[in-house]
Amino acid sequence: MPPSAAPDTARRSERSYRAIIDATKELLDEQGYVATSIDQIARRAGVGKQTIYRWWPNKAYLVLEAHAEQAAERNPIPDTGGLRGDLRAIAASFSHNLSDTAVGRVCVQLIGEAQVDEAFADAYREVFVTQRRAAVRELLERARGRGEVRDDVGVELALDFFFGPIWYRRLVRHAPLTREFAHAIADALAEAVAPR
Amino acid sequence: MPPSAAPDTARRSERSYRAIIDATKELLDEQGYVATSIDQIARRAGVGKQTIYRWWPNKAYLVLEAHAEQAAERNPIPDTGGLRGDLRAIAASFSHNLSDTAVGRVCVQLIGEAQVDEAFADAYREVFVTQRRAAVRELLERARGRGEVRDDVGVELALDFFFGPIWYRRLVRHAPLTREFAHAIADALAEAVAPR
Amino acid sequence: MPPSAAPDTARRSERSYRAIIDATKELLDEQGYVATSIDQIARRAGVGKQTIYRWWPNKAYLVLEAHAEQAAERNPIPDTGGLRGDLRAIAASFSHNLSDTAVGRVCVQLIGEAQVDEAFADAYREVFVTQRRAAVRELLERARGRGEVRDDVGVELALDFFFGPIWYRRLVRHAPLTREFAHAIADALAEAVAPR
Amino acid sequence: MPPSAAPDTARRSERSYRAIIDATKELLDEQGYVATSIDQIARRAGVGKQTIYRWWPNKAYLVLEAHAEQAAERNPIPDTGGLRGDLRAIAASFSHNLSDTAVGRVCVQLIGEAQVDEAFADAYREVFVTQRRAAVRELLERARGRGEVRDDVGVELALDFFFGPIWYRRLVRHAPLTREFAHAIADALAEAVAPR
DNA sequence: CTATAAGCGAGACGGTACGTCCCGTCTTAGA
DNA sequence: TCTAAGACGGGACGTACCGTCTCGCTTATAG
Repeated sequence: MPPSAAPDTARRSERSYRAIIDATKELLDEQGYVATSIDQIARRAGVGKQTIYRWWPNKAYLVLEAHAEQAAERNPIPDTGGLRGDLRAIAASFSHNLSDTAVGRVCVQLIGEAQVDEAFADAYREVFVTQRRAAVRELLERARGRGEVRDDVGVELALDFFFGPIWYRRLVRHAPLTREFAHAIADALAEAVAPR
Repeated sequence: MPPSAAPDTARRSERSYRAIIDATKELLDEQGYVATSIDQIARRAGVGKQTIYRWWPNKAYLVLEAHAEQAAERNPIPDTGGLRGDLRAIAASFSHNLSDTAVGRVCVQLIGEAQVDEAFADAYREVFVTQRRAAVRELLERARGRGEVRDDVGVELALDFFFGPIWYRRLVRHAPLTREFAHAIADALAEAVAPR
Repeated sequence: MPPSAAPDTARRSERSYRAIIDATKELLDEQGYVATSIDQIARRAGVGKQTIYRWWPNKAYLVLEAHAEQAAERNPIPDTGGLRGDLRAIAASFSHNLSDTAVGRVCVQLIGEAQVDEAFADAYREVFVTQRRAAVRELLERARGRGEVRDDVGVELALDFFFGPIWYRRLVRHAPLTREFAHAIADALAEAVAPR
Repeated sequence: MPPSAAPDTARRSERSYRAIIDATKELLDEQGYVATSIDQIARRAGVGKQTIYRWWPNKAYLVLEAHAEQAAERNPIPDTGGLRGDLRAIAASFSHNLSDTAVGRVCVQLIGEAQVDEAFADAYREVFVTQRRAAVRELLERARGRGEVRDDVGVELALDFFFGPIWYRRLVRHAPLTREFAHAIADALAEAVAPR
């Protein structure tokens, strides 16, 4: 993720950068997003506040970047031989990440900021949304090649059908985000796109 | 919605209550959730801050309650004669509400707080989720009576498929939440639950 | 002390009155003047706040009245036969009361209010100053009758010389208010007013 | 006066410091101690509240420091050639300061706080008591050198006799603090310490 | 012997000030 | 020249009291 609008990133002190990122992750782990302040991060990192504000516009961007690499850690696109299996695998892994990892916690805690800051929303999508959609898109295209997806199926719509329910359960928490649920989503989608 | 955890609501001054709720809605409309402070609300309402804190634990609860009645304003459950039409109607109305009304704006601005305060999440669901789900659930059951829904279809899962993509688009904003999209969701769901 | 400007004292509930006075003294003893609030007193006394405000204009007046009777508890005017002894006795008793009793503590804690509220200052003097001065005045007049006081001595000035240093030490606390100090004051005054 | 208990005073903004001190004096002059709030001072000074709380623990300390320099403005020790004249001069000047100047008003309005906060009482004495006593002490010693003070006279006791009545009248206000009164105190003390 | 007014408890109310926290910017001393 | 340290202006927060008010209930006189 690009540091928004910042000075020459080459001149940046690697040492401070690491310290900031690490402190951010530690503090988020310990006390969550809202309870963590820039002052705390600077103190923990042994860094001046200015050094933080030089590279990130505010806490949200910093937290996002701190977790971006883990979030991006490319979960390999599965290849089980069939669409249903592939979707099951990726649905399960995605909902696990969203529910049970630090990255997932950060993802939902940042959703509020994304409602309020349009530029941040872009960066947020880049980290948490775009890549995952691309993976599933690829997977669907591959399946279409194998004749498992009807020609008249809109892929973007299919992606919304795939990710929507998972995000919905995670954010609204009206019901638990289980592996069974992930599989059910995958199964339903595979069937819905299949040729009759 | 019950006033969370508060003293005897019978002794509450109706006059102040109305003034607070109204001021809250006005200010949210004028400047959005984050820019609105409890001090401002109190001043606008001509009320002591303590009177607000007596009845609501914080801004989020107050804002939620201020919009609860509009949110609850029961959109009549449509009856077009067929499941597809019913779903289309309700999907369109729901995504319109979420996208283009003050209540919808509040709904997404409060989602962040719901990630952080479990009790608030409960209240939030009560206002923005439960009733809508109930409406669609009823609609699906009715359709099942007419033979438009297969017996093996899980209704809760169907509800997640219906609402998930709409919330997803609204919160993540990777694509616009159009009437066409709403109809596409409705159509896809109607078809997916239909007997083969 | 008259309750300033208040309704018919005859209709006052003796029970509540006692409870208020007692609660006031207890709380002052436990936590001092500033930390004690009218709300606390009302709660402790099992009394409505209005009942307090009906009879006293504010905390200072209430506290003053609560301690007035002890303050007034007429320390008998000593009669040792000589002026020096009489002054010693009264100086010692006065500085002891001021330093080491609950009434003394209240007396100094109320001095601030007396700087700010003129009417209160009057009441304050009535309780803590006037009677004591009268006692010493009487004592000096008696001594004058015995020829122990020169005719040209101004009695009011003598009283200021007598009480001034004691109040001064108590309020400024640059040095402890000991019995020796009290005696030294008495001795010096006795000598200063004595015929040459 | 040391800034009580505060961070490195060297890093303090001289500009803000002056603005705070000046605003404090202005507001005290305009509306008195109790009516003046920290918020007002901060606003008038164009300063954040935190900047005040960083350097002073509360209003009392700030007000004290704001007036410390005037209070300390060394009134030159008079030298009229005789003890009586010197004491008259200093008594008159002191009681004038206490009665008729802004510093005097502050002095009595802070006396309440000094009854309640021991550390503050120390600072208070430093500003309002210690120097004045030192001046009169010096004056008495000088007079002793000239043979105007008996050897067996305790100087500290004499100081209490000198200042006590003046403070007493000022704080209790049972009688006005006139120049005549000041002179009478001076005369009486001069005579009392004189050799027989 | 009622009725009617007062006092009463409880506590909500409009208001003010408090002292803390955090934001994002600015200043400074030293490496 | 950059950086840690942290002071700065600003402003929201949530709490504590103030003194007034409203509400039913109790009580004690006055008709």
